[in-house]
Amino acid sequence: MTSTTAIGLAVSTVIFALRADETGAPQVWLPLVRRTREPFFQRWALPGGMVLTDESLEGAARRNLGETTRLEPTYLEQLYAFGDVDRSPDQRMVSIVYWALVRPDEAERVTLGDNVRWFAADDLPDLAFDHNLIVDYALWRLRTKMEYSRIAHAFLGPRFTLAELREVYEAVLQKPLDPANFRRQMETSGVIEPTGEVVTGGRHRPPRLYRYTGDVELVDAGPLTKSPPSRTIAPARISA
Amino acid sequence: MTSTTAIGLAVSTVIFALRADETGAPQVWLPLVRRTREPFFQRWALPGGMVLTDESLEGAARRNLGETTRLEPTYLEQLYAFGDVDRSPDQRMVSIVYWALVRPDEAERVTLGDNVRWFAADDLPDLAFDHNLIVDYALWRLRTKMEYSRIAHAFLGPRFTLAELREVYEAVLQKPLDPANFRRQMETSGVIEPTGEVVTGGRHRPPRLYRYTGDVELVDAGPLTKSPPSRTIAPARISA
DNA sequence: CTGCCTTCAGGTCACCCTGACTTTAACAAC
DNA sequence: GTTGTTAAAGTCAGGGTGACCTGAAGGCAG
Repeated sequence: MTSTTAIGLAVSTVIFALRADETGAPQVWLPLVRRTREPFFQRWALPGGMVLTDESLEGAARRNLGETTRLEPTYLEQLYAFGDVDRSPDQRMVSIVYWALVRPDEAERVTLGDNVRWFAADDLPDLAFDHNLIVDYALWRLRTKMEYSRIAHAFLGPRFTLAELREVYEAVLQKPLDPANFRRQMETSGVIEPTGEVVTGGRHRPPRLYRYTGDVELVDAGPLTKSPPSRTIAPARISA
Repeated sequence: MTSTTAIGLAVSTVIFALRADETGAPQVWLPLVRRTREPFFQRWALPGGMVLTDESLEGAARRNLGETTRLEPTYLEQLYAFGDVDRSPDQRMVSIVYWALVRPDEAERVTLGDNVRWFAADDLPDLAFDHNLIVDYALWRLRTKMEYSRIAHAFLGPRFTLAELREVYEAVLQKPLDPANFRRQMETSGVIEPTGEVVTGGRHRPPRLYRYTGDVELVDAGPLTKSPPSRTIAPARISA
């Protein structure tokens, strides 16, 4: 007979932000924290921790995220529950993983140091546990959801140009998009509207500023709030 | 200080099957089990149970499913981790929920009795815990995934007619589909191929039998096997 | 001031997919 | 044979997409 009480329960979060690489092009980055104890002592890992009995799973994700990185994400969604028997070398551990997006300005608030660092999402070291697999899955989720939802705006401020919005899509999807077709799709989809303002100063025609229309759900609270009949999906349909 | 060890961990599964209603039309049904202890004593609930330390989460779902209903699903996928503080009246409980599909013939193997019964998915009683919410979310997931993947064949045997396949889509999506357009979509998508056989005996032109092409993943093992670079999606794009 | 560069904004056109519909085929029952 | 039913295949207009083109509006070098 095996015991049923010896399974640890933790939450972890994969947080994505757009940051410029050496060439100045925006890329997907994520913060990792260095482990301070065994197992995987001093290896890089996803921020996370235990769940307290009086906080929700999402609350636990937010608390652990704030305690380790000081980040407050603009978008947060549950990703998957990882619970293979051998994913931790000693105690059996089940991790409920969230993924999150933060704006570039919020991203710079991170408490940098020897124990917290930003990494390019497509060039990670060997992480603790199965965290490489988790990051890959979160990246797949981010890219998939970018194509049919309006999460891109979680990377931007309240006002933005079409070029800035397009750069978000290009950085996440890792492919160039035709500016004219991108404009047409965004305009016909109705998810954005012009503010009337323009940005001057560039050595070209001044672009308009846009904002997102209506009530954009910044935090996907999972099935508890949205699932059953509502559709929740704002179409984007970005392709090549 | 709140303790971190007093959180229970369980798995539950929402299993869907197509069964004929009074009018003979196939509908989505699911089996429920009657609770044998507090809380929610004698209320209907999803089949599930505790996770043993030497079994995976998916293994725990399969084992509990077999022990309570004798069902072995043809498709199984993790749905969501439910862990709100107040979802169980006494002990704090986190449930990792799976959703599954079974063929009609397999569905009839269920050990019926006072404690196990089939229910129409859109006409459920008040269930234990937050299980009504969970079923609604699983239904939303089933219907959403039916439109862009090839899970429909998990409801069918190895050979089937286009009318049978279409009836699966119509039962799940709850709307009639144009037979001619459905045929064209299925043929151009390349996910099915004719076997060369036809079904005689009906008082009309004998329909061809089809099979699914290639390696159809009957069990979605989650991100652990498929996620990072592979795309895994077999398009269907069913609409009105 | 005048070209010349840049990016923004708007438009055109062929192509493919879709939905709605029509036509022919092939059986069973009468 | 005639009728009824569904299978199978074809037709056509409309909408969305990708590729491409043209003009607009600024800064900058000379």
